[in-house]
Amino acid sequence: MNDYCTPENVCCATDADLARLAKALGHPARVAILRLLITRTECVCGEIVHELPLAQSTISQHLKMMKESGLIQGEVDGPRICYCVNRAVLAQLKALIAAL
Amino acid sequence: MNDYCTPENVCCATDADLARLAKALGHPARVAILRLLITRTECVCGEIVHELPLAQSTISQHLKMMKESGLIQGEVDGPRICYCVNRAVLAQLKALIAAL
DNA sequence: CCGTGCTATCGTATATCTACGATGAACGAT
DNA sequence: ATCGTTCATCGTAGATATACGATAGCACGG
Repeated sequence: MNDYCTPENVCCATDADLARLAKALGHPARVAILRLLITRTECVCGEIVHELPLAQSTISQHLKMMKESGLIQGEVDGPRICYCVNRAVLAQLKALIAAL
Repeated sequence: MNDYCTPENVCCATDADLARLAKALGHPARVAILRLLITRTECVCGEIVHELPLAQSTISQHLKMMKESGLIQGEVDGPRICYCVNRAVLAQLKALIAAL
């Protein structure tokens, strides 16, 4: 919406980007999901459900949110859907945070 | 609440920490505020209100949230309150993100 | 003491998040 | 074609976030 830009503080479409990515990590379950996807270098589908104490629909919602943020990608693999980290976006997040 | 720990994924009180800090940056206004506090190395009070297109009460709420997350500190300076970045916590956030 | 400027908080309204069960859609196997 | 598996979506409920105006508290200057 607003970008909170000011004349003296030349910004930075990255404010919204950073906020969006940070929000995607703003819940412990999503942090856990991201870690899971990172450790399992391979894409992982709904075994995430078996790792976290949450209902399948709730996990699906978190995955959707993370996918919309760009942090995660999902690819159809037969009956199941394999999720994997979008390394480029994760790198962007790291860069944005490190640049603070 | 839950820490989503699993036997195979030895974690990590840092899941909750990371989520809390990420959430504190999960809104464009708060990113803008953090940037403002970083550039003005000096502590800054409510001139933040003049930089962002938000009401004073809204800014105060964001500041409260950021203060509760630990990212920010506020010190009373006469009639006004000077906010400054908690460098240690910011460094912790950077480390947690970089470690992903 | 009294006003002024600066913040925090309250009250409120709307929107989004979080979580669950139930249902639906897609696919492979029988 | 039918079943079971896998995942997304719907509907719902309660909690939290976002934003504002109004009000209250505090410190300083007159």
